[in-house]
Amino acid sequence: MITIYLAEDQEMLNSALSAILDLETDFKIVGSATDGQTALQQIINLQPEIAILDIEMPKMTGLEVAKQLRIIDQDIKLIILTTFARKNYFESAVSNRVNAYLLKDSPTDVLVGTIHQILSGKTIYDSALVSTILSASNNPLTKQELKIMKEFSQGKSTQEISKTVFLSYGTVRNYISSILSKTGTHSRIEALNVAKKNDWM
Amino acid sequence: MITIYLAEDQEMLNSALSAILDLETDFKIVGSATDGQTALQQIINLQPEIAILDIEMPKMTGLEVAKQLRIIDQDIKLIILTTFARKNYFESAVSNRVNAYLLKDSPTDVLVGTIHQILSGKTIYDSALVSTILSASNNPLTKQELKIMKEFSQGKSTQEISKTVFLSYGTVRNYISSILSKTGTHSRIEALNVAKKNDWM
DNA sequence: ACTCAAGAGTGACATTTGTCACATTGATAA
DNA sequence: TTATCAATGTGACAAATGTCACTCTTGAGT
Repeated sequence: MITIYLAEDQEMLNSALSAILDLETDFKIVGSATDGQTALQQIINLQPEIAILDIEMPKMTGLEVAKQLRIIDQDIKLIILTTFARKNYFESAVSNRVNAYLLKDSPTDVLVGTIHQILSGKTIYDSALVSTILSASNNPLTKQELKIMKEFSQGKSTQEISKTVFLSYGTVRNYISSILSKTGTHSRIEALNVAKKNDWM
Repeated sequence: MITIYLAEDQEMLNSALSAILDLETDFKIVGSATDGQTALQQIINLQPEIAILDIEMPKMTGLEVAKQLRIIDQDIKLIILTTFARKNYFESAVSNRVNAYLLKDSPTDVLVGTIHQILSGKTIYDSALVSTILSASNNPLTKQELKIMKEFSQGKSTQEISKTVFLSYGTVRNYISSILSKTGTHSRIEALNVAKKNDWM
């Protein structure tokens, strides 16, 4: 019997998946949670063979849970199950050595198939995800530029930004000018839109 | 046997729910789709007693599907099933006389229960939703202000906005000034953040 | 050793933005 | 029947923003 733990904050999907997986003759759902913290604790206690983790959950993301679990348990099989084909998420997942990264845009039988596959040692990345990642344009913004962009995305003025990042007023303006030129825009709002579209934030 | 159609664009939830509902002895899933257009056509053809509609779907939203269905069929029971407790969505749903509005933050047995309840003539609104709606602050922005806000949310300059909405440069600036004062902010980006937080867009 | 990018800065300039005061019109609520 | 509000507009002012040109330092790569 393959023991599985499910961490998914959307109740409807959580309860539906629990039921579906439990119907499989060789699967046993040993527990489920709707937030990351509870999930982490219970997985440590229950020691399932497989943990299915959503990324965006309250209290702790699935990626953080994965990271913590990998520290104390090298063998547990981890499946990230998320809506988002985001480069950042995927990179973090890979560096935490998850065994599979699936999108919720796949039907349940793909999930069932994946569970069997990773048990035989394979690593599965959703193909739709991989093509999205490959076609994603690379972030041309430097660390500082990104930092400053995050500041003005909150609506801060140049003055306020210069204070919170400890840079001169002029320097901040130069960075913003550079951001605008790299995004091919002429205003902060446009730049933010471009950054969001390309997942640079 | 109660015939049910399911329109839900997230494959994982779609397939999981189809399976779960079909397990109920008195339910029969007669079809499902992952976009609104297909859903509308098939519902018209298949004439199920109940249609479960997600809101955010490709091609046509669940709310639009509901509207079209109500025009040609007064009797079909409609259930809106969505992630979002948004006032706009809810108001639109009510005006299209849906029989239930559920959040995906409820477990599957609530959905099953709801189906039975609406068949006996009841109308069900998720309680979490209702309290969210009641506590939602009312949009203080006028139509014009909203229109102009949508323009500058795309990053347009005052000049560009004045051209696309056929208003003088000065008038647009007055509207923006008024938006800033109503949102209690001093910049467009801040105003946008406030509007997003309060669901005024 | 040389080049290049990132980081930090100054100064100057033209525009854009945000703010105010004020005015007219039409609809609507008290 | 007044107010009040939305919609529209002008003019003027101060501050913020975006752009350029230039400088300097440091670290990484060729």
